[in-house]
Amino acid sequence: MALEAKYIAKEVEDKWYQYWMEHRYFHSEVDDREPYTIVIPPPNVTGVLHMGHMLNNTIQDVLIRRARLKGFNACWVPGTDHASIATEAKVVAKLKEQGIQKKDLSREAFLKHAWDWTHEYGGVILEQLKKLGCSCDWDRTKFTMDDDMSESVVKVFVDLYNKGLVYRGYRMVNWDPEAKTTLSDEEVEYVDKQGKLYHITYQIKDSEETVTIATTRPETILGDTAICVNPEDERYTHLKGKKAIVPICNREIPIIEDDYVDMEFGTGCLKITPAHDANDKNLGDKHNLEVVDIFNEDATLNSFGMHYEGKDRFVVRKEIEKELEGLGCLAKVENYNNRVGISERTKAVIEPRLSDQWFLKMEDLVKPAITSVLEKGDIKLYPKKIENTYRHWVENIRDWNISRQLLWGQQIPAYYYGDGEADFVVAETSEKALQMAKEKSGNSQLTAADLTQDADVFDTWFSSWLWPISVFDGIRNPDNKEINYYYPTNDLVTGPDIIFFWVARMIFAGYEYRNDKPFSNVYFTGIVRDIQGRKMSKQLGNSPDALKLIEAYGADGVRTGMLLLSSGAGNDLLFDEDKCQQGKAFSNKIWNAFRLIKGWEVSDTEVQPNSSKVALEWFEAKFQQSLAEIEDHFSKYRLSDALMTTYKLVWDDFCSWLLEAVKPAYGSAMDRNTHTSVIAILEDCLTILHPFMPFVTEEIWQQIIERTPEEALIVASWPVLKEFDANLIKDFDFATEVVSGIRTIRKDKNIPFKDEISLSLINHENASKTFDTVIQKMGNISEIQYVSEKQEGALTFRVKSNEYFVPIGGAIDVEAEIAKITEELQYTEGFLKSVQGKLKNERFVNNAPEQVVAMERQKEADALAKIETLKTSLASLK
RNA sequence: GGGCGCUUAGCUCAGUUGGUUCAGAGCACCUCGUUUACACCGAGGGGGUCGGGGGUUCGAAUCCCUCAGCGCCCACCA
Repeated sequence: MALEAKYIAKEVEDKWYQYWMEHRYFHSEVDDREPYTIVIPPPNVTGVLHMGHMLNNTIQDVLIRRARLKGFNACWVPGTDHASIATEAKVVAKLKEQGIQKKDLSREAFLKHAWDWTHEYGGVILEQLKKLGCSCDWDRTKFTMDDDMSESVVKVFVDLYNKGLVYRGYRMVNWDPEAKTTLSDEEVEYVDKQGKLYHITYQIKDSEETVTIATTRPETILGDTAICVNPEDERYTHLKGKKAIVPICNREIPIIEDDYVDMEFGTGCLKITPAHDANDKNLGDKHNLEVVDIFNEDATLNSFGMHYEGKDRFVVRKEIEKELEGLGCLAKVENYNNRVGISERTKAVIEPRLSDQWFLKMEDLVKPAITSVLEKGDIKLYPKKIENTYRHWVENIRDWNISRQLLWGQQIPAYYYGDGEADFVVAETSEKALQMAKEKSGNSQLTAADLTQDADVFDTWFSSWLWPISVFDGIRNPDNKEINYYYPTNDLVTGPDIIFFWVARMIFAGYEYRNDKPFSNVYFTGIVRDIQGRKMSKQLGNSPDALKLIEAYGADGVRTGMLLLSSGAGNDLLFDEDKCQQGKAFSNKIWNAFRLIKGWEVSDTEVQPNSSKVALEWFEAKFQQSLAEIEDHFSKYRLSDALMTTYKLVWDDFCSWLLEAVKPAYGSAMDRNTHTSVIAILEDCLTILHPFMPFVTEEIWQQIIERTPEEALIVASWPVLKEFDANLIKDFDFATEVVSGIRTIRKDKNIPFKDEISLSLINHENASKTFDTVIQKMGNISEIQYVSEKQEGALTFRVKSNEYFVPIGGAIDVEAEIAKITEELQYTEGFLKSVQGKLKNERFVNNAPEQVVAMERQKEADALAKIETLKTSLASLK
C-alpha cells in the first residue's frame, strides 16, 4: 500500500463523520457513567455559518470530545432558535420581493410563509456544523418553536403570572417603527450621532414675555404639555404659575418646576413631552400632565401633527425648523452630539412610546443569580473580569418587557373577554381560558367566540432562557430521568454580546425552575475580527466563507488554525488564513510521521539498540510532563495553550527527537520492542490530539494497526497521568544541546552528516551519560571518549561547564576560536559579577528566601567552573 | 458622566502569590541545507530600555501613585 506524501483532508473527513454517525458515537443515553453536558447556543434558524460560529463550536467540540475520551457520558445538544424579530424581518423582506405586504396577510398565512422558510433553510447551519466535525447528538436536535418547547414557554408564563411576577402595564417602551414592535432595553444599541440643538421661543400667555427652551427634537413640540424649570433658577422665578403657548399648535401649557432640570444645560428650560420621552413621562406622572401622542406606529405624525399628519418624523423635523424660523420662534440652532438608540435588528431609530405591554418583575428572580455567581462562585465565568459586567447588570436590573408586536413566536396565552382593564385571563389552553373567564366574569354564557387571544408574541429570549431545561423536557416534566441526569450542564460556550440577553437569564430560569444552576462554567469567546482588527461584515466583504476554508485546509486545519491564533477566553481574535495553513501543515506533519512508522520493517531477531531504549524512556517522561501541562491548561479553559503544548510535544519531541532517535539505519529493520512502544506512543499522541483534530487522528489511528469495526479513536481512552522522572528530561535536554553543538561544528566546517566523527569530553564528572547513545546516533558520532586533558588542534564547544572536542584534521581558525571563547568568557564574567554582587549584599542574603539564595550560589559555582574551562581553553590555544 | 480592562519582539499573545538560565512562545523575517516520513521539511540566527514618569523593596514586566493612548460595558441630561 503506497501512502500519499501529502495528507488530503477532503478524502477522509466525510468518511469518518459518516462512520461516527453510523456507530452512534455522538449519541448519549442516560446510564451509570458521570454525564458531561453542553447545550449549544442555538444559532438563528435562518443563519449561515460564520467565523463566530466556527470558533464557538470548535471550542465546544474540543471540550465534548475530550470529555468523551475521558470516559464521561458526553452529551452535546444541538438546535436552532426561531429568533422572532430577526427571522420575521427576513420573511417580510422576502415577501416584499414577491410583492406581498405583511399587513395584507392573516396571521395564519404569514406563519405558513415563516414555517416554509424555516423548513427550507433551518437545517443549513446544522449541516455546516457537521462539516466542521461537531460531534453533537443530532437525535436530540431541538428548535425553540417545537411543540414541546412552546408548551414549556407557555407553561412558564402562566406560572410566573400566577406567582404575580408577570404584569401588564401601560409604560414607556422602546418602539421600533420599522418592525413596528417594542424591544427590550437590551435590544437597543446606542450610537453617537451628529445632531442639532434647537432653541425655540414660546410666548407667555397674556404677556409680551417669551421663554426659550432647547431641544434636539423640534417635531415633538406638538406633543408638549408643559415647560419645566428648576425651582432654584432665579432667571425664571417670575414665570411661576404662568402658561406658555406652544408655537404652531398654539396649545396653552403650564410652566412647572422640578429640580430634575439642569440649570446649566441649554437655556435651563425643558419642554415636557410625556408621550415621547421616558424622563418626560416621569415628570408628567409626577405633575399630572396631559399626555399627547403625536406619532403613528410607523413614526409618522398622526392628527396631532396637524398639517404634518402622515409625514415621517425626520421629514417633519426639517420642515418644522423652517416653519418655526418663519414664525420667528427659532432663536438659534447649534451643532450637538448626542446618543441615539437604534434597533439592534432593523437599525431604525428607537421611538420611546407609551403602550400596553407585558412585563416580568426581575427583583426576586435575580436574587439567587447574584448569590450563586458572585458570592458562592457556583458558576464560574471565563474570563473572570466579565463578572464585573454581570454584577453591574444584575444589580441594576429592570423589569423585562417580554411582549412583541410580531407574529413569529409563541403567542401570549392571555385571553380577553371584555373591554375592562382586568377583563382577561391567563391560561395554558383556550379551553381552560374559557372556563376561567366564565368564573372570573360570572358570566356562564361566554363562548369561545367571546374570547380574544392577545395578538402579541413573546420576546425570543423568553423561550431561549429555558433552553438548558426545556431541551430535556424539564419544564413540562420536572422529574423525568433525563433532566435529573443531564442537568445542570457543565460548560456553556458563547459570545459576550449575549451575556444579558441569554446567559444571565438562563441563570434566573435555572434557579426558578430547577432550583439549581444551568451550567457550571461559562466560556466567553471574543469577537472574530479580520487581520486589520475590523469586525467581520457583509459590507466590507472581509468575512471568509467557512465552507471554502474547510475545503481548502480541512476541518482539522481550520479548527487548529482558529485555536492557534485564539488568545484565550474573552479576547478578540484577528482571523488570519495563514494560521489555517499552519493547521494544515500540522495535519500533514502527523500524516508523515505515520507514513514513516508504517514503512518500518520489523524483525524479531533485531536487538533493541540502547539509543532506542533510553529515548523511549525519555519520551514517556516528556509525554507525562506535557500531559500534566495540558490538563492544567484545560482546567483553566486555556484551550489555545493546551493545543500549543500538544503541538510542540508532537512536532518537536515526538517527530524531531523520538522518531529520529529510534529510526533504524538505512536498510535495517526495527526490533519488535521498539516498534510496539512507538505504536503505543503514537496512539497516545493521537488521542490527546483528537479533540483538536478529530479527522486526521481517526484516519491514522484506524490505519496504524488492524482494528475491529467497533473500535474507534473517538471513543478510545484518554491517557492516565503518571509520575515521571524529571531528571530524564533534564539529562535529555543536556544531550540535545550537545547534539546542537555537533551540528554547529559540522555546519561551520562543512562536514556532511554521513561522515562519522568522534567526540571527546573533559570535565565529564558533571555530565550525564544516560543519553550518550542518543547523542552518538543523532550526531553520527563513532564514539564518545572521556579524557582528562585538552586535545591539541580540536574544535571545541561547551555545554554548561563541560567542554567537548571534535578532533579533526585540517586548518582550525585559531583567531576565530579565540575570539569566540573570549566573548563567552567576558559574558560569563559579567554574569558572575552580578551574581556575586547580589551575594555580597547582606540585605539580599538576609531577606531573600533560602531557596533563592541557594540558587544564586549555584549560579556562582557554575559560572566559576565555566570560567575555569574557558580560561584553560584559551591558554591552550595561545 | 460612571465602571471595567488593556498597553511586553514586526504581528498575535504567555509571563500564575514580586526572586530559579542577563525577558518567553507561535507566526513573520534572515542565513544555510536536494540527510532515503514530510520543502505543508530540517538546522541555525537577528529582534524587546516589558507605553512615559515617580515611588515601595535587598530585588518589579509583576505592587502603589501619576500621565498618555486604546478598547469594552453601563447611564434619563433635554
